[in-house]
Amino acid sequence: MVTLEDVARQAGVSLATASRVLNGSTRQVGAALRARVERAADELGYRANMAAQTLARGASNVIGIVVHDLTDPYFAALADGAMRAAAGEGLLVMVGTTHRDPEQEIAYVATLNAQRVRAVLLAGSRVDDPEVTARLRHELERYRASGGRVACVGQDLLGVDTVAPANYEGGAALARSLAGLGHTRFAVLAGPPNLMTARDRCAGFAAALEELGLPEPRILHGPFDRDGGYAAARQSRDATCVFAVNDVMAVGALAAYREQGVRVPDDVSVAGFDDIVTLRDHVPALTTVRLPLTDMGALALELALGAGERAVVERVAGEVVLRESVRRL
Amino acid sequence: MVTLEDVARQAGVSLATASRVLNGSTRQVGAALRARVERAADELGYRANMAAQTLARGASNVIGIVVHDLTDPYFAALADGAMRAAAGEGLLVMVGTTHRDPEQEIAYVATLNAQRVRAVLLAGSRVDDPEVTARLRHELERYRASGGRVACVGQDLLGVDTVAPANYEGGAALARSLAGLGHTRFAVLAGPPNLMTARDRCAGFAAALEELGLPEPRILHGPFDRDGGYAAARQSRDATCVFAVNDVMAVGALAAYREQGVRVPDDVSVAGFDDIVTLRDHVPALTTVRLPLTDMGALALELALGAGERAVVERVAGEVVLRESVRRL
DNA sequence: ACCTCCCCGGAAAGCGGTTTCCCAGTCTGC
DNA sequence: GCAGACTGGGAAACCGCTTTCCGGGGAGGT
Repeated sequence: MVTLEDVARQAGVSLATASRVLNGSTRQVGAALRARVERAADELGYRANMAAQTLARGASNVIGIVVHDLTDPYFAALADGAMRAAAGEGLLVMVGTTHRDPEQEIAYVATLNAQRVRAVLLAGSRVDDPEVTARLRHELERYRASGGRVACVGQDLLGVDTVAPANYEGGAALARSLAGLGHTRFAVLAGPPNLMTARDRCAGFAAALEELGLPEPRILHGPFDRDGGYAAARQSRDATCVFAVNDVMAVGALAAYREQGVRVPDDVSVAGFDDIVTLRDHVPALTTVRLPLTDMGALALELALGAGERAVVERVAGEVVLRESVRRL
Repeated sequence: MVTLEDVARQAGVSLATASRVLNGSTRQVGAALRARVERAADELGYRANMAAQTLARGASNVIGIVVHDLTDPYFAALADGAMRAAAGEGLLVMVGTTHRDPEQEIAYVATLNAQRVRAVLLAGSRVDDPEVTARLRHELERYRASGGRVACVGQDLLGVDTVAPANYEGGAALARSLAGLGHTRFAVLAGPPNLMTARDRCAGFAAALEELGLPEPRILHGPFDRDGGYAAARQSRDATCVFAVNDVMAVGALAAYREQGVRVPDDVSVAGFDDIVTLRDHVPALTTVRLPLTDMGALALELALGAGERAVVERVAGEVVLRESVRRL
């Protein structure tokens, strides 16, 4: 393994000079020596040892991002946005997947702390469990105490920079749009009762309906994924319009209806939330609330890296997108 | 920032003892001291500095994985598999996305080398450009010379452990299945002419047709993504059956046909390759060649970490899955 | 000419761990 | 009762790089 010392020796200069030439510094180095060092480095195939650099500089050029599941296009889009932003800043990205296990999330924060990453991005809503949240918060504090920056998207952690999708407002806007098409009997495939994101979307939806004087929607709980939507859809029978609190669930619901011979949108209208790009060719095209996921990921990184006197909460609005999965009554 | 020295001082022991207690060692430490150290570490909130550890140990617990695009479910699945396997080994993962830029790929290898990651996984086929390939290979050699391990999946790099999907055979098997349904006039949405994966799938397909004495398929080149499939599909008019060399392209093709009022499978049959999970609810359900992507990702990690005397090529068979997007003629 | 200032090069002190080596004390076996 | 093996503890030498500090020499000012 070639070290800086090897390069310095080969070039006949000191370690300091070699370091200044190869790894940047405020100090100048004369053209002659500079050339000698560069040639030596090239000949030897020198690559700086980042571990040593990180140690010496006291700061790494790595950020961490923690998501539930990379194969979920929602998180993939978020991660992609954050990674593009990171690449723009010359940062490397360590990705951790928790598979929705809060313990894993805490463990990752600890690990990323140990790695002394510059920032940690936490993506994805979490379960509303005070004990677990407290432990996560404690771990984050520990990390921040040692100079780490944190931001989260779609989380619900006080005191942390946050990119907050307007879940409640999005749900409400969607409800108004659907009511505007003449729907009155609604069901909500509401996901897990204690998942904040799901709860907010559902609550906004219900509140808007109430405001319009419409009957309460039927709330059907279940998992937050495709199969959860699939299962919940089977119990939605009397509704003319079904709101799945995310697109992936909506796709599950569509599959369930298809199997049952229930036509969408003729027999029932279906709407989702997120506007997942991978699903844009789904048939029927899904009505949903568009979230700029890639931008949100990038924004989260910005927030984390930003000055950040006190915790900033950046609200991101969703936009209702009406497509063929709903019809006018 | 709490260091090991702080812990040692607080516990009233030497650095060596503290290290042995907290960060593992072959040596034993007496129960009394051990307890003191652990308590001190806990009170102080000590987290080992991985940069220092990596430097001292000369080996990191990080692997790198380089993909083209995380939002492409193909790569997401591969990455997910690799990350699960990595988590099982207690390894962290740095992910890099190249967005199909070979220069980026080379740059990432260099960066990951600098990070002294334990292994690098290269995912995704590359363009057949000798000059660029040579440079990548050179960078990989440099990395391996310093003890790094490399594996790739779906690549075409000699001398590197490889997880190789049976693209040619899969294409051929698919052709035989489709021919068995009575199709004779084929088109192939073949992707870029110099992309190895695309070429192999296409070649296998064409070869099988020739073997069966069927007319040559019409080869339509274009980008390897959804829009490439969409565009190419518009030129496939006389075929009764269209093979898109990956699922994402097939979805693009389906979208194009839908817009044109061409019914699938009544007017034209469509098949893809990969069997992307996110698309399983697509309508019509896509006939394809299933690849066990998650397992392939995990396998790649195993190969990279494995003993690896000489380069192993692990062939992974695809399985034809007939679904409603094709019909019997 | 003389002094100051600036510029560039090198020596060396860290950064936070791991691990080798040495040492004192305790167990064994005879 | 004593040599020899073993045990657990600590001092200190690294790991590879950054950066402070110091010094020598040339340029510029008076």
